[in-house]
Amino acid sequence: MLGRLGMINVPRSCEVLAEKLQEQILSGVHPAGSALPTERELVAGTGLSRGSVREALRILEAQGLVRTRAGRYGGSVVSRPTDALLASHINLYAKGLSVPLEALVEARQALEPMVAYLAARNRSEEDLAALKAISARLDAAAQSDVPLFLEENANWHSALAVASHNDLLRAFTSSISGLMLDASRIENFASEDVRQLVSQAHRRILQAIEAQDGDAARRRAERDVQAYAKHLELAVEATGLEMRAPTGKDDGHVANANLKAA
Amino acid sequence: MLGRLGMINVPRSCEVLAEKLQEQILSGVHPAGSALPTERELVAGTGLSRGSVREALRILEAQGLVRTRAGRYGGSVVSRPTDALLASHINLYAKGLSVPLEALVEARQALEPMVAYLAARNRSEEDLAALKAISARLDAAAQSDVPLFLEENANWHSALAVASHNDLLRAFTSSISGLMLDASRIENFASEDVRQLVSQAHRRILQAIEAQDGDAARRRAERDVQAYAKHLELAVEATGLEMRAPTGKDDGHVANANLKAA
DNA sequence: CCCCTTTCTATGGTCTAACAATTGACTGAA
DNA sequence: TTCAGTCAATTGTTAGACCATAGAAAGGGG
Repeated sequence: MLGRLGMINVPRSCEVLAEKLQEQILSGVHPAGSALPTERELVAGTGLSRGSVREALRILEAQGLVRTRAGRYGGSVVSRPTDALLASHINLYAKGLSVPLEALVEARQALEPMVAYLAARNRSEEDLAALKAISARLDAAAQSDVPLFLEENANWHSALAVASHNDLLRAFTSSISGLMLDASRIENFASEDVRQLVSQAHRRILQAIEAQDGDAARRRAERDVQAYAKHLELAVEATGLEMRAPTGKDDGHVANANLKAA
Repeated sequence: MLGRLGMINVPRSCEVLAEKLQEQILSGVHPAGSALPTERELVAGTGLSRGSVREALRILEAQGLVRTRAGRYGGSVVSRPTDALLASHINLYAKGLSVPLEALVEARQALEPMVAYLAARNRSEEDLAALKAISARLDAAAQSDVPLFLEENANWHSALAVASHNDLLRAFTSSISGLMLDASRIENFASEDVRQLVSQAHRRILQAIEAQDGDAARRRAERDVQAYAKHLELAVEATGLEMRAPTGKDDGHVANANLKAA
């Protein structure tokens, strides 16, 4: 009689509303910056209760599609998802799945050369100035302040991604920089010579970007990330930490370099 | 008297609760698979109303951290964010920012070679079988069914990402494949010879992956994405479509290949 | 002993109603 | 003009009630 039916998911009213509003927003019925109907208007328009309407708005807010403010002339305004929001979702994903540090390094190896290439081609003068400023702070911190060095290093990579003028790559690399910052703080992997090496590599990349030489920037970024990966591998080997999660069920017994919340 | 104060953000009670629960989940107080307190227990434990508690749970659900079921012995169970959820957030970000198709192609150019390399090194027999199956369907569709071809093409890239055994790269590339599928459906860019070219390129990459030759897989993937980018460039040029969004304010007048919801 | 049905009940799902807090415009006085 | 106060529309939050759901547990028949 009946064909194969998949699992039937009974949607909640708030989810139906959230999806409907999401459609309307994405299709341009409610352009970014415009005001959504007020909660009570939505109540009147949908027949749902205010509680359900509010739950739908919380969902849209978590998706970065609206921003709600209290008070007269307040309400929900359509907005664009921010970098920070996407980064936080990527962070949750990586932490939730205990993505191993090795996977982060691989992702950075994939992204960084292209980002450097694009940064060299698309940078503005402001991008260049920002990179130089961070580079200076990075050099200063390389000799003494390790935590500051790591933070400025993450900032450097983020600034490079900004200079690439590719929103997607920027969001990806910023997230990865943040994740690796967390990881490196835990690992405390940043000896004197590694810091010098990183600082020097960034200087070389910066030169290529200033000269707007995309291919050189890409090559140098490739070398940089490969060298970094090599160093990390050695350091991990030396400390005896696992980089890969156990292949079987994660028993959580062995110390490893996976991403877990502190 | 007072130092510089940033904008003070008055948090809502549901946001405070959501953040607190998120911390507890990430720090392992509530491991994945375990049950969160019931709504009424949270009400009793926090002093908040049930409405606020429920809004907090909707936020956590949108973040993929919990899954709530109704009925006796139901409740909120801690879960890990899924690929599909992260992909949907990336989609919202890309659509919300009208990320140009060119940026997608650049991202794929960055990711694909590394993904192919890792797939060759880390693939299982099942991964290989899945890739072969999709490849066969792709070849079959290349001659006749253009929509099916495009869809199987996206599947192929996703399967490649699965074979790489890198969760982060898998999530990124799957999202991009989906986005490019949407874009290519609109653009209708897939002439007979392009389809044959794609099909052939995938075959070559697949051979390298079967032979577990990472470097060959990377090189072939590089050539593949570059050739694809070139073809796309030509096609865009031919149709007179803009690939880059207008640099100034988006006036929405000119037809372009940006990502907007249908 | 096993299998099917029924009942029970803790849980989320939804609604109503009310009040508090917020906030920007409006108003009026200095 | 300027400033403080008032006002009103909106979100924020709470309380209570009832419905819908789903799994366990008990019961009944074979």
